[in-house]
Amino acid sequence: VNAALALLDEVGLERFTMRALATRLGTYPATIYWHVGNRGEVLSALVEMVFDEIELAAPSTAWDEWLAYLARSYRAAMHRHPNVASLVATRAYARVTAPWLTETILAVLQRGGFAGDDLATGFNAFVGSLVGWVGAELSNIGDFGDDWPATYEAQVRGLAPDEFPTIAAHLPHLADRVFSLRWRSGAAQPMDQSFALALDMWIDGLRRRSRQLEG
Amino acid sequence: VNAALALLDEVGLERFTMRALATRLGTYPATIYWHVGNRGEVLSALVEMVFDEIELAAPSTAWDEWLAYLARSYRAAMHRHPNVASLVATRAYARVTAPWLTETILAVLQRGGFAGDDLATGFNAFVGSLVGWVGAELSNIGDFGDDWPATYEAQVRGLAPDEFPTIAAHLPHLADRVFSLRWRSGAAQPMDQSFALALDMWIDGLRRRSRQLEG
DNA sequence: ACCTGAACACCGTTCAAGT
DNA sequence: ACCTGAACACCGTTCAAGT
Repeated sequence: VNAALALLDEVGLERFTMRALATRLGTYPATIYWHVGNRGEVLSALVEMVFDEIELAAPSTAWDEWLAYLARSYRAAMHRHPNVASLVATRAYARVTAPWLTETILAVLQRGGFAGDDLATGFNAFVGSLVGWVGAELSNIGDFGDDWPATYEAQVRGLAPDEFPTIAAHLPHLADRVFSLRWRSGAAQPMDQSFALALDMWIDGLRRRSRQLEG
Repeated sequence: VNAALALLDEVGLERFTMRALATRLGTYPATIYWHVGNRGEVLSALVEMVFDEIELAAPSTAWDEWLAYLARSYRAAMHRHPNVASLVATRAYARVTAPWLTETILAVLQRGGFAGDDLATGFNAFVGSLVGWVGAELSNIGDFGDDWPATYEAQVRGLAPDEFPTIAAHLPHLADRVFSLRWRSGAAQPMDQSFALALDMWIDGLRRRSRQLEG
């Protein structure tokens, strides 16, 4: 699994190959199949390993701060393994992954007053935003050849100012900095400020809901 | 491109094949390459086509309501084409995609008082949450064989109550309903309530930030 | 200009055969 | 029990040859 994670970090999901993993381990593809099953199982195991890297705040931490801390360390772990982020965001796993983490998040939300359907709803709103946002930030860029960044940049800078006035007026703030106008992934160009705002939105939203539930 | 979208809707990204597309069109793979370039170009064109389906609110609509409307119609379009959602969320495109939509969202945020770096930050926080969340909701489930849902369900229901007390206590609200404890994708089991809460969190967060910027 | 047919260099996965 | 080697049924992409 260590070798698999190292391979994924180096070559990306598209070139993460059972054959490449086998040669890296000095064996043959069929050997991996004998030991772990198929490609999906390998990826699941690797995701679980990265989840183990996520640092958690002390259990005594206030529930909202605990969740904010989790979000930041989740993002940090994914920035260490950018190719894992989109895997978590958009693929299901062969097995139930990191149930202890799910359990802990749910327990913390419960401390915030969430229960029953509200617990499920709060969990989904928060976890989906976090996992989805980070997956989008670190989405794979540039399986399109070496000159792709340059041509993309040219397209962005070539957007006609009369057709796209707001883009044109704010171009220095937007080019390579916002979704759909950037040519580098969040691994190369982290969206720190945007994440800070997004996280603030999520946590404050949970706080408001918590007050509604308790009041 | 119509044929490509139909194929993706039917078979999913993994089995979306240039060869399958060619036979569906009654030609040969090389013909597609001659006309449109490579697989990435086809997928980009198809994403742009789905973006055209997104219904927008009237320009006179209040900026926050306009964004809420956009979020709901974005999600509706993705639910019509579930396999496109994760494509948008975690893959870059060959070309700049739907710049008119980016332009319009930025212009609306500007009406809310966002400018300069705050414009970029607000855009990323909102768009990343929306696109990421929907991508996670509709993430591919079940490339693991036909009996995968049943085994996954068994694993979820088999989580030991002493180790996972919160999960056990709320199982009816959680099983097949929350991220990482579900065995059906959002296409089969929409997370409507969770989306409503998440959207409320995002929009209210933008509103608060807007007041800070204007005050 | 556009299509056909074949080929290249790969994949995931399986399986008989070995030790 | 575990590994080797070969095979099956595919891929994306390219390219010479046709019309």
